[in-house]
Amino acid sequence: MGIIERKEREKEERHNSIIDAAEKVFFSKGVINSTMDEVAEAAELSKGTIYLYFRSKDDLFHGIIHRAMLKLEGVFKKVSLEEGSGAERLTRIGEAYFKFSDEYPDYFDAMLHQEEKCLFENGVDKKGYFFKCNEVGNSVFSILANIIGDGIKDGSLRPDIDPMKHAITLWGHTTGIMQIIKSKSHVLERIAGITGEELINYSFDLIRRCSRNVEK
Amino acid sequence: MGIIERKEREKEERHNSIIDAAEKVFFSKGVINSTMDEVAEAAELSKGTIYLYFRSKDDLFHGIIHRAMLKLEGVFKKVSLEEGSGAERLTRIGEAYFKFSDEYPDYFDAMLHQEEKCLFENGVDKKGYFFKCNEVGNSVFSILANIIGDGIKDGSLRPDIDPMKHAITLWGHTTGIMQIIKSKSHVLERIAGITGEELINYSFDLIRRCSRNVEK
DNA sequence: TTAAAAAATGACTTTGAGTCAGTTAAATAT
DNA sequence: ATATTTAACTGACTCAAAGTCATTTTTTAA
Repeated sequence: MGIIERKEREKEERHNSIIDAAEKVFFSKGVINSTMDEVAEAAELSKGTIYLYFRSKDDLFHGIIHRAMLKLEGVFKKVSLEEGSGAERLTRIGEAYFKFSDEYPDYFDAMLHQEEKCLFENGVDKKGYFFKCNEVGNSVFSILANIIGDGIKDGSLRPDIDPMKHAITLWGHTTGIMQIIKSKSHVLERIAGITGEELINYSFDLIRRCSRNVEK
Repeated sequence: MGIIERKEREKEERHNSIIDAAEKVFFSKGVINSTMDEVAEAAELSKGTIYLYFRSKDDLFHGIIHRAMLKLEGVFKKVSLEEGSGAERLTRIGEAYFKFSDEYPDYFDAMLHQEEKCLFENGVDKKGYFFKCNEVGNSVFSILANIIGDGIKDGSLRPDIDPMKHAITLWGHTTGIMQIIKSKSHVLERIAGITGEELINYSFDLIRRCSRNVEK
């Protein structure tokens, strides 16, 4: 009997439809300004039911972050399988990341939030979607590290690079500059006359410069 | 009559003593898990009085962030006046930033929070301490940009660098990697066997590599 | 057709940010 | 010195929203 399987599937679908609803609400008014009642209404369910599927508002938000990370992971996987040297693919990954931040700004914002998690909240729930997000995060690091490893082998990247350290560091650098652009680009544009796009390009150029192999 | 001046001074002192109390409470239990009543009790004042001095819990927290930024600004100013080439001082600024994150982890965490502000909260109050924080932030950027400018002049940094862009980018990169270390170092250490210190050194090395002038 | 299990509900509890009418203390005027 | 005005402070109160749970509805198994 496929009843159990069907139930499993329906449960999954319910999870997804609740996350759909949460995206609509959270992205339109901001997480802080949204209530679980509003999510429930958007999902055409009662609040109690939402709490049957998600342990907290934060868990629900991490459901969104998890989606975002899966999407990004997919993009990265795709690029990692393309043609080209390690260095080339690394650059393309960076561009894809920026494109992602441009095409899915809400997902990108949500992911930035994840980066900063667990600093201020004692006792963030280690189960649920928070944990799942970490798993995807590690997978993303691995994809990057593999490309970097390829680049070292094919000679397009410096041979003395540590792939995993490099992956983590580049991720940190890139996310850091994007975060500044997100939160301060209007100020920077006004005060220093520098646009977000210029900064990203500048940053990517620096990263390329410190990664490439300068053959003698 | 110095009454007005004295009152002004007392107001300032009250602000500070409330921030003192807030630091104790917020840093011990986390901002989210702390209540304004607890801050009031620690400050030996009523809650109503706290709200005479700060417009919201968030504003109070930004009072702490503001302190943190002033402290860091002081460190940076000091280093910027030291002996040495631009490149040398830039490295020392990075080291000082890392030292700061190590010596004042709570202040550092608070500042990271500031970086991420205004992404999720529609209608963050542009007045109050939030605004003051931005001012100090701009000042920090200027200090960096000046050192970089010096480095270009003295030939220790590449001549084709744009000081302000470089300052913002380095700040982003450094903050980004530190953020990862903060939030994920235990995971990374377990999974990949990489310590926070190693990552920071790796990151600084990359930054030096892409900034220095390679004279022919 | 009935009993048992699963899913869903929404009124209720609880917590904590922010307010405000009233009180106390300090400065100024008489 | 005393009265009056102004400033500083108080804490009981309001209100919004997260999270709960006894009850109801729906689905599955007997």
